[in-house]
Amino acid sequence: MPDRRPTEPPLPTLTSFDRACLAGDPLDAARALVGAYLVREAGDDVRVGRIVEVEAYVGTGDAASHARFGPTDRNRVMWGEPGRAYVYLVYGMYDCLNVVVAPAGQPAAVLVRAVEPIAGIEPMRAARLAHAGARRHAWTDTRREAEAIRLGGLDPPRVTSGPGAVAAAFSIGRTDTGTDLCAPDGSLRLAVSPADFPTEVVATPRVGIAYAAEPWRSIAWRFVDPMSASLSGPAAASRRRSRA
DNA sequence: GCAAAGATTTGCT
DNA sequence: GCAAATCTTTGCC
Repeated sequence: MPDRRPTEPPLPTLTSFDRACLAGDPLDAARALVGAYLVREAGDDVRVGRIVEVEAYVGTGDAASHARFGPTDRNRVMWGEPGRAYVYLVYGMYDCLNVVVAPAGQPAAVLVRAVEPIAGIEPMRAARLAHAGARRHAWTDTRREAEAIRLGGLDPPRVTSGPGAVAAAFSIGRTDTGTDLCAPDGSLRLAVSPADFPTEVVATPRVGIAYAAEPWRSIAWRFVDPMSASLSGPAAASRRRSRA
């Protein structure tokens, strides 16, 4: 029986995320976010993840972007200041965190698809369990216990591999839309570790947008750290299977 | 006012 | 490997 209790290494020194890195070209902003950190801090509950997978959604012309409908009550924040959060509900169940990028007036956002847990893995598991409970109809004690066991058995990199999983693990919901993620002491914020070795970034097509016309469907606007064990999606899943 | 589909995850065949 | 779960938003009547 492996001991899964968190003997977590000391946190790297984190500093606030420079809004200027998000205010220029959206694809540059997306690359800058890979290797940066996502922090959720509330008292003793400190959860930190290193961002390893993002996607850029750029402008009203991008046939995969929510901005393609023009500004609506849901997506209006995409037209606002860079560095704010845009959280939307997908498939009726999962919230997804985006970082608004590009100068105000230009609608663009970067979807955070996966992070690597750095600190707070147990509160992340607990938050995922709470999210599952809140969203399930037939949520009996038996079902809850089974889900707790399943989540407890997940390797840490798998607890936050996928946009819905990231939002659940960091207790992010649509009410977080508009939060300034560059505020140095916000409860939910971005950060960087100046001591980190630069992250290798690989570009691939975006996931889950088969409905979009070309060239948007195939354009390589998904950016990943290829060394990460937390990557989401079918490609990563098949790689994991073949390695096993 | 109603029908349809979605930037997903999980379970079961 | 496929389909369910679940509900908001959009689009069309």
